[in-house]
Amino acid sequence: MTQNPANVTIKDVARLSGVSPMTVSRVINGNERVSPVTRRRVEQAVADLSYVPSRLASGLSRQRTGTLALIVPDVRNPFFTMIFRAAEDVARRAGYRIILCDTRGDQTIEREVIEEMIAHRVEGIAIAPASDRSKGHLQRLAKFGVPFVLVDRTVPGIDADAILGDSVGGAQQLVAHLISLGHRRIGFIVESDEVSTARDRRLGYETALVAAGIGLDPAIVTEATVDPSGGFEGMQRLLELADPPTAVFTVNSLVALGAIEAVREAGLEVPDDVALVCFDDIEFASRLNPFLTVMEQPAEAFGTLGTQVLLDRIEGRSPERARLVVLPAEFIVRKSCGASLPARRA
Amino acid sequence: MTQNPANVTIKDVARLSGVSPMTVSRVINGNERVSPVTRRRVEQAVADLSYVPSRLASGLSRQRTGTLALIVPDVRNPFFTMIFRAAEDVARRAGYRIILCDTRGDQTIEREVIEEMIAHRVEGIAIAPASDRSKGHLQRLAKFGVPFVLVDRTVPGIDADAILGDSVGGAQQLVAHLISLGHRRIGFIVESDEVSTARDRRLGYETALVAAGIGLDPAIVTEATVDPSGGFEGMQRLLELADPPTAVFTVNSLVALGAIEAVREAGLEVPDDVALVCFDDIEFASRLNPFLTVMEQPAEAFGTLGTQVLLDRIEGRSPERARLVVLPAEFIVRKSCGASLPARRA
DNA sequence: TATGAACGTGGTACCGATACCACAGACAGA
DNA sequence: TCTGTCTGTGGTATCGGTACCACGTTCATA
Repeated sequence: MTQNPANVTIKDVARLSGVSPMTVSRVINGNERVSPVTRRRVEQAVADLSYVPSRLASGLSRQRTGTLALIVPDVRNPFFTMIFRAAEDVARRAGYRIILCDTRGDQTIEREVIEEMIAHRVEGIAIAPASDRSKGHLQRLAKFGVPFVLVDRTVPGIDADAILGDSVGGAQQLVAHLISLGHRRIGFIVESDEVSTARDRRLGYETALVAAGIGLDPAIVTEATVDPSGGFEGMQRLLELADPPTAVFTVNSLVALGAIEAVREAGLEVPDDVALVCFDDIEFASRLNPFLTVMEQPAEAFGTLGTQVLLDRIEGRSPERARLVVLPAEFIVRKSCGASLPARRA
Repeated sequence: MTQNPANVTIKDVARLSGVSPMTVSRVINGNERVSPVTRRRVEQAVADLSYVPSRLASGLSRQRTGTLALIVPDVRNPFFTMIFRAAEDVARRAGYRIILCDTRGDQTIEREVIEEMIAHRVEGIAIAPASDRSKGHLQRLAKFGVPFVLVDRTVPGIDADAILGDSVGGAQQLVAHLISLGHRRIGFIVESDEVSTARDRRLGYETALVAAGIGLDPAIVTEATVDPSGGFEGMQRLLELADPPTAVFTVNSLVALGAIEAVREAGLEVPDDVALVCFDDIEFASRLNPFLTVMEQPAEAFGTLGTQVLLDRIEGRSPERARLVVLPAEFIVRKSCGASLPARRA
C-alpha cells in the first residue's frame, strides 16, 4: 500500500525532488525565480506523489483564505439561487471561492453561520440579512473587520455597500396597475415589517393608493411567512373578511403561489374573483404557465454586482463611503392581474 | 482604536486571563478538566476580546476540519436544492458544516471543484457526478482516501455508497401509463447516455415498450441538455418528424417545461396533441398549475440518507462493502398525460 | 504519616505552508 | 582582477491552534 496522498506534504515533495520546501512552494505558487530545470523536477514530484497543497496550512501562513461567503435566507427561492450562480462566476474569475449558507430566515442560525464564517476567516461576505434584527450580527462582522455587502435588503443603522432592487417604485407600479384596472380595494400580503424589502414594498403600496385617492385599510394588509404556506394562510385571512379585497399584491411570487391555492380552495379563481400581482418571477413556473403578473428583479445582476462590489472593497478599490446600487425591475403583465379582462369600473 | 478582533489569538486570551494557551484551548473545546474559576476567567477574556478561534489553525493542528462537500450539477434544479437543505440539516446536527458546489454539469469545473475540496481537506463528499466521465475524479477521491457517496447517479467502475432513485422502474411505469392510455408511438427526450439516470430511464422506457409489444424506433429518442432549452430543442426535433410521436417522456421536469413550450410554439397543445410525462416534480410550478404527470422522487430523502451514509462511512460505522439505497418514486397523475381524456385506441 | 490517585495546569513539539533574510555562484563593468 | 549586481536556493521563524507528557497539589486510604 502506498501512502495516502492526502497526507503528502510539501516536505515529501521537497525530499523527492531534492530541493527545499521553500523551492517547492515557489513552484506551486508560480513564482518565476526558479530555474526551469528545478521547476520541472518539482512538478514531476508533485505529479508522482499526487500532492495537493493544504489550504489550511497556506491560509494560516499567508493570512488569507481566498474565500467569500454568500448568506441567504432560503436557497429554495430561485431568486437567491440565481444570485449564487452569478456570484460564484465572478468570484471564480477573480480567484476566490464562495461558500453558500442558508439561514432559513432564522436569527439563531444566521448568528451561527456568521460565527462560522468568521472562524473560517472568509475575506468577505455577501448577505441578504434575515431581518433588521440581523443588525447585531452585521455589527459583529464590522467589528471583526470582515468586509460585507448587503444584497437585496438593507438594515437600518448599518452603513455598508448594498445592492438593492427598487422595491418602493416596483410596488408602486404594480399597485398602480391594479388601480388602473379599476380595483380600489387592494389587499397586501407581506412579510414582517422588520425586513427592509417588506417595508419598502408596503411604502410603495401605500403611496400608490394615496396617489389615487384611495384610503388605506389596515384590515386588508396581512403579515405572512415568505413561502407558499404563508401566502395560503394570508389569502385565507383576506377572503374571510366581510369585505374582501378584489385584488391582492403579494410581497413575492412564492407567497403568490400559496395565495392562488387559497383562492382556488375557496372556490374562486384568479384573476376573475381576485386579481394578483407580486414581486419576482419564477422562471420554471412561468415557462409552464405564463400566468403571474410580476415585477421581475434581475437576480443575476444582484449576484454579479454584489460580488464585484465586495471584491472591490476587499481589495481596497472602493471609495471610503458605502456604495449603493439600486437595480430597476421589469414589469411583466400576464394573466393574474386580469389586464385582459374588462376593467371593473371605468 | 482597539485591535481588530479577527487577529486576536489564543495567546492573547491566555495572557489576559493569566493562564496558558493550553488551558484556553481546553475551555474552548469544553474539556472538563478545568477548574470552574479558571473556566470563568477564560470565558470572560474570550468575551472581552471577542475571540473567535481560527478554524484554519485548529483544523491544521487537529487534522480534521469537520467539513463536508455536496457537489451537484445544477443548483437551480429544485431537486438538488432540496437535497442540499436536507443534507445541511443532518450535517449540522452531527457537528459538521457542508459546502455546496455547482459544477454546471461541466467536467472541467467538476475536476476543479474536487481538487478544491481536497485542498480544503473536507472529510467527505456527497456528489451527483456530472457523467460517467467523472470516473477519474472519483478515483482521485478514492486515492486520497476521501470518503464519498454517490447521490442520484452511479458511475460504472466506481464502487461506493450510493443513494439512487428507481429510474428503471419509474420510467417503466410512466411509459406503461402512456401505453395504457392508448399511445403506441412514444418519444423520449433524454440526456447523454453517459449519465446513469439517463441510461436507466432509457432502459425502463424500452422495457415498457417491449413488454407491450411495441417496436423501438430510435428516430423518436433524442438527446438534449437537461434544462428547458434542451427540452425545447428536443421536442422541436420530434415534431419535425414525418411521423411524430403522440406522447413523449422527458428525462426530467425541467426538460418537460421546454418541451411544452415547443409544442405550443408549433401551434399544438399538451396533452391534446402530445401527451407528456417526466421525472421529478417542480413544487413551485405544480402549485401554480398541477399540470405535469410526474414520477416524483423524494429529494429530501436523498439528502438525508446520503449524508447519513457518508457520516457513517467517515466515522467508521459502515460495513466494508458499499451500501446501496434505492428510493422509490411516487407516481402523480395530472393533466399532461391526458389521462382524463378519452383513450386513443381501446 | 506515607502512598498513590485524581486533578488542574503548563511546556514543548508539531500540524503544513510561507515570509524574510542570507548566501553562494555567475556574470558584467571598471 | 576586483567589485557589485543579479539569480537561484535554503534556513529559520512563524501563522494559531492542539497532542502529549510532565509536574505540583490535594485528598482519601492504608
